[in-house]
Amino acid sequence: MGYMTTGAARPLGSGRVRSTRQGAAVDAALRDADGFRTAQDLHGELRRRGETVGLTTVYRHLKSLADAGEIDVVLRPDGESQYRLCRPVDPADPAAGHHHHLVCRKCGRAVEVEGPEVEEWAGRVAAAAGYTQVTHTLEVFGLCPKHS
Amino acid sequence: MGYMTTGAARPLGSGRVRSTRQGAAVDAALRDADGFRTAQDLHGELRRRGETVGLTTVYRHLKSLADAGEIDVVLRPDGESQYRLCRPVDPADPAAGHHHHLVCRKCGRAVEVEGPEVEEWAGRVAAAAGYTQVTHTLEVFGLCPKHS
DNA sequence: GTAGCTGCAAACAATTTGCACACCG
DNA sequence: CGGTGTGCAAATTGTTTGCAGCTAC
Repeated sequence: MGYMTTGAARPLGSGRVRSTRQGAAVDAALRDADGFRTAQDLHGELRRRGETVGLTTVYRHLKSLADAGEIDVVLRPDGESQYRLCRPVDPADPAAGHHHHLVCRKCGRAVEVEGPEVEEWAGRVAAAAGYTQVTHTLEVFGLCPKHS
Repeated sequence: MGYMTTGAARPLGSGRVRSTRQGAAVDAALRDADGFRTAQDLHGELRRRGETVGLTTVYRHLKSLADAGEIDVVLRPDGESQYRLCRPVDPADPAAGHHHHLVCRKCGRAVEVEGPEVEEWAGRVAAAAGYTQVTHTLEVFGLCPKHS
């Protein structure tokens, strides 16, 4: 079975088998968003644009994009998930690596932040307590300059 | 070594007006738990003990205990909340203050961890990006020595 | 043509709330 | 008694799933 994957702008949805209007719409909404958005936000935005895409479909695309590692997911303190495109995979900068986010509570605008010292700290305290298979969640929230 | 707990314990529920069997049962379940537990866990444990306490009531007590700062709440990556009694206020180390948790994914056993460097890091990156009113969520998950 | 994709409704799971009744003080 | 506490059922919210019809390839 030959596969395709068009040759133009870096396509999202590497896990997708077919290309559909709805998938493209979700991609577009994610691209246009200047920060993290909830599934419902994206769905609302699409409706606003006149795109008819079911909420279910939005969730399904987000799920597969997340599984494919093409979007970042941040769990807000209230338990709701927000999504944002990962930074484009640049051939010159392949291994994107582990990072966290500084997210605006008002508009979702986010800055990717890295904290080697934090990763190290987490590993250290875990090791000191004898814990293994360690993972961590770390998100920073605040008000961006425009909303301060 | 020594397990003391269930004997003479500091009274919980500083916000409560009345003392009831259900409130005491929730307190007891929290005291006996050796780690973080979800509301449903606690409710199940109470039933197992033969205590009839409504799930609603468990939630209500957890809510008020959390508001009173008597229990810590950790949001798991799947969005469910887990609760655990705060460590007893140590007279020798009063200002317990801000801390995070290293939680076992299997049994909920947790170690309180502090990371001044992490707090500092968060403040630094936020300031660098011009973000204000900064807060952060940080939890470390792993397998405790008994479950590794 | 057919498997994947879509969308509506229904299912789900965690948590909250309305309301009548119970019972602590 | 009086009002807080309780509990059941129903409502909420975010997200997932069943399934029949649609459509990209």
